[in-house]
Amino acid sequence: MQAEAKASRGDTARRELMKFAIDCFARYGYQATSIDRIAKAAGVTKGALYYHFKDKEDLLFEAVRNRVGQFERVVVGEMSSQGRDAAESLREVARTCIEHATRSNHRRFIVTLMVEALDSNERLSQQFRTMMNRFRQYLIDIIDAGKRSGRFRTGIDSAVAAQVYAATVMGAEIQYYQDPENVDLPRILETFLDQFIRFLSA
Amino acid sequence: MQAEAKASRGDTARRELMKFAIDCFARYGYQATSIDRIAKAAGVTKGALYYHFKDKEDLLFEAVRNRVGQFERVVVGEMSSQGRDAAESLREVARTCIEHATRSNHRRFIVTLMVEALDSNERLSQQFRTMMNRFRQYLIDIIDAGKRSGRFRTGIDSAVAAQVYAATVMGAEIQYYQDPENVDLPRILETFLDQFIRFLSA
Amino acid sequence: MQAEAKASRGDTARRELMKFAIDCFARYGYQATSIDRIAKAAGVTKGALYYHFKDKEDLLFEAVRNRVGQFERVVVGEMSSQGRDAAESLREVARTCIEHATRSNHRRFIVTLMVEALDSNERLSQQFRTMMNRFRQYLIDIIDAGKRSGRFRTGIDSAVAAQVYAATVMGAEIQYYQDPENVDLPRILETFLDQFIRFLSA
Amino acid sequence: MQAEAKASRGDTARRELMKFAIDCFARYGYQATSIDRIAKAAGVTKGALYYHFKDKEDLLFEAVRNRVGQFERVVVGEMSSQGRDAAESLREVARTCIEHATRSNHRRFIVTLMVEALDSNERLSQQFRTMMNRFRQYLIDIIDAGKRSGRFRTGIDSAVAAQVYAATVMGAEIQYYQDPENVDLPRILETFLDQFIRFLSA
DNA sequence: AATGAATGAGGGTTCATTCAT
DNA sequence: TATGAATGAACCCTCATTCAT
Repeated sequence: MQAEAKASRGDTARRELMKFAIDCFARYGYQATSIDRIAKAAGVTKGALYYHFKDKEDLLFEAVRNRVGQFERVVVGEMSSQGRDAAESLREVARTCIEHATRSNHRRFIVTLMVEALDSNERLSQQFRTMMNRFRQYLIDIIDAGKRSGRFRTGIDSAVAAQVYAATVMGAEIQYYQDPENVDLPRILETFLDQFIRFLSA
Repeated sequence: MQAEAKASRGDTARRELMKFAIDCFARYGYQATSIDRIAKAAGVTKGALYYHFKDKEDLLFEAVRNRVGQFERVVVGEMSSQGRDAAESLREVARTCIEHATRSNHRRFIVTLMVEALDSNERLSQQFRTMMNRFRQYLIDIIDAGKRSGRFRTGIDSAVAAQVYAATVMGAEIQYYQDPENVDLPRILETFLDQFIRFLSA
Repeated sequence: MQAEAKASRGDTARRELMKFAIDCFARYGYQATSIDRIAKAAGVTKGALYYHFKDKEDLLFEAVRNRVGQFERVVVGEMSSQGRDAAESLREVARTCIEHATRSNHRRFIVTLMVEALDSNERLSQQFRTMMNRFRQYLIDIIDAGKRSGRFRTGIDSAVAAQVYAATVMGAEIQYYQDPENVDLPRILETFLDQFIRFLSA
Repeated sequence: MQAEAKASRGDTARRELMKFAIDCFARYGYQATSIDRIAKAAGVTKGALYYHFKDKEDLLFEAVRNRVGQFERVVVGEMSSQGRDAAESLREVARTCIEHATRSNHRRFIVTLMVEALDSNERLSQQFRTMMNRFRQYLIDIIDAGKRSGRFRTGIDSAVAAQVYAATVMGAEIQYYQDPENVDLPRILETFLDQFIRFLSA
């Protein structure tokens, strides 16, 4: 409650600016987004951005933290609230990804910047590596739970399975970003999950 | 013969420069690669690059054409020479991707630039869209051949299956580029193919 | 009043920069004037110029507009205020040209850039064409008024006469710019006007 | 005769190159004409130009010398051959200027570069100053001859008259280069000469 | 809390010039 | 006699960043 009350006008403006920054980063990437572009999108001058953020990198980092955190909270939140079985959980995660890839720009922001950061920004890249590890661990946990519950067979390496899952989701998204009219993201992932769960089962 | 032998110093230098350009683009992306960086990597001055290429974009486009073309020729070449069955063909394509992702920088170059181009360079983006379409069509053809031969069942949409395949390969590669020490690319794709082929089969 | 007074530091600096730009352009022409040369003359960095002007061409165009406008306002202003006879008006215009050719760099700026623009910059060239037309029309009006008042004879084509006048003024200026110590601009134009007016008169 | 025979292929090529250089310089001026532009116009490579000329300035100087020399030879040649009276001589010079301004690019080349050189190239500017002096001296000689023959009155400063003449010719040309469709160069100069000669005469 | 003005480093590009062949 | 390849300086321009107000 305190925390909420403390969200003074300053914080509001800050969050507002970050929203515009994220929009730009998600669409054009880090390098192709100039401070001025963000400022113009937000209807302020560059100085305003420098009042709220130390520099461009700082703005990016905060944006990444914000988006990644939000995404992860949603994923975990939607899971923990129900006592679903493992297969259903895997489907639920995919649905969340689809949601965040099509209705918001959360996922696009993450995937785009992750690729751009690969060898260009070690610190950011590290952040993304950690994020991917958490994501895969999250999947491993689900799969392991499925194994324990007898839903999934045990002869499969959960870590590798998680990587396959993460791979397909990410690759499907990129195809979708590239050609949204001809790439049916939900259908790709649905098909994938059918085969993935069939593979894990029995 | 003369003509081939005459690919004299000029052409050699040009090809050499492009190799360095591709290395840089593959690692850092287009924007983060300055002309000067390429020149220094190649041990020449910027002027030399401008002697051989009209401008930075031209260099990029030639590089993309070169790399994409080479990759496609290899994929098609390795296939057509044998009368393999569909499942084996799918495995072979994956092996080629792995090869080009780990031993050369062909695939990384393609994937990195494809993501960067998404909303930054319409013309390049179009080029990549076309390339992806060709790749998926190639997969569709294999799958359809499998169906006709009775190897694969018919109740599956080949186009969607091709998208799943392309997705997993691309997503697996990105994870590998991000963390090559902890991501075992061959194993991911091997596992994926097991489940994919099992799924396509009766 | 406020509005006028508020032409604050920004506007002042802008005007100041343009003054230096005009000086350089007048002396060296457009191509031979680098942005850096202007910046150094003004004691600022190139960035300052780019803050105030979009690019070098923009700077040039504003400068031309400014100088041409100012010159024309002066010419028209000095005329309209008096009910002089036509001959005296023609002398007055010449005096103004001399003034602006020797005491300021207005005329030199115009003449230099006009010649440079001939085939190099279509848009600028058009601007100068229009300016010359306005100048000649202005002369035509004076001559026609002289005809109406009986001061000048009617057997002469005013348009051609105006072109002769414009030619001599411009050519005399160029000789003066080329060799100011040996070319006595006022005396050339004085002599010309004697003969020109004698010619126009009965 | 020897001289003609000695004009080996080398000299021919050299002259050929210079012709193209002059075309470019006349049209675009010195700065806007790159060595490459001339080379391309002549259908050779830049190296060929550097084989025949020391550098770009040298090329320009030779071109100027060539053009100025040719123009002066023509002017003098057409004069000396006849025992015309002074007035007719003045008209004849103007006709030659018109010829070289409309049918060849001799005059345009000279006038354009003269203005461009004003403060940009001291050595070239000196050359043009000398050329203008020779031209004016030539006119002075004609006028003085007219005085001696009683054709012209003596109360006029020949030097100033020559400057007026040179001014009008040059200024008329510039107007013509700027707007060849609406500026009737012959008519301007004809009108000017009528008044000029009337003025010089009793 | 934000603006306007300015800086300075770096990037893409052009171009005169050189030189081995 | 001329070419092809390359250099290096200079140029235009962008952009992250700073700072007085």
